[in-house]
Amino acid sequence: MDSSPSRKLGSNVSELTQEIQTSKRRKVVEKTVVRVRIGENAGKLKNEGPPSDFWSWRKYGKKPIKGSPHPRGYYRCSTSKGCSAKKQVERCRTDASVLIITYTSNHNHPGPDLHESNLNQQSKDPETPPTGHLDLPTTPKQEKPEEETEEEEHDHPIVPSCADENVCQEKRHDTLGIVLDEEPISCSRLMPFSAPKPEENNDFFDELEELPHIFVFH
DNA sequence: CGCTTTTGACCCGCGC
DNA sequence: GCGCGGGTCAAAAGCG
Repeated sequence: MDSSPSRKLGSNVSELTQEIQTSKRRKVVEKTVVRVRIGENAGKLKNEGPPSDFWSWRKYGKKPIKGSPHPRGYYRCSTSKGCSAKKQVERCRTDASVLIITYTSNHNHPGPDLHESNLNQQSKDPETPPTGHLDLPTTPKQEKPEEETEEEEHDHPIVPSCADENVCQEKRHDTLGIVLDEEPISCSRLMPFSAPKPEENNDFFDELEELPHIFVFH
């Protein structure tokens, strides 16, 4: 996880938030919420899909979410077997053009093609920080969120811009009460790209504890 | 042949 | 204590 949010996607990145949250199963989990506005690309690209990270994600579940017309997809990092990194991909309740990606846990292994990707990407996109881009259809299949794409096609209402704003605000409340529209935060600390060390996970938790203040500026 | 996706069922935590 | 909702697992099928 963590690597993708860090990258800047030009106009596509809408927000990224990191927080400690309670989840049903685990008491406290670190979650990085990335809001990606796929906008026009969404419709054009066959599958805008979740942002492509360097990691390979394997879908292991999908569930309809209560208040959301769109199902949520559950992905797990398949780059490394022992990797516990996960991510949830869902569409914004009212704005299908906004993808909400929640990264959970941390990669416990170095990125597979991290270097190459970075190099390539950087060479291509000077603007792109060491991570890559989101909705570019350059990555393999694992990034395509088949499910969402199909579903919204028939059920997502095109919300007016005003509604969109509401959505955004709603989302802000859902996440951390903050939103960084179009603003790629310096998340270097937020996302330890690849946690090379086993103990990194713990460190990451520690870091999370001080994360909130990073976003207090809203 | 191996990997990924799909789908249903099951399990667990939380709220009432 | 019960019900609801979310998250994960496991088996089957499809694809490269």
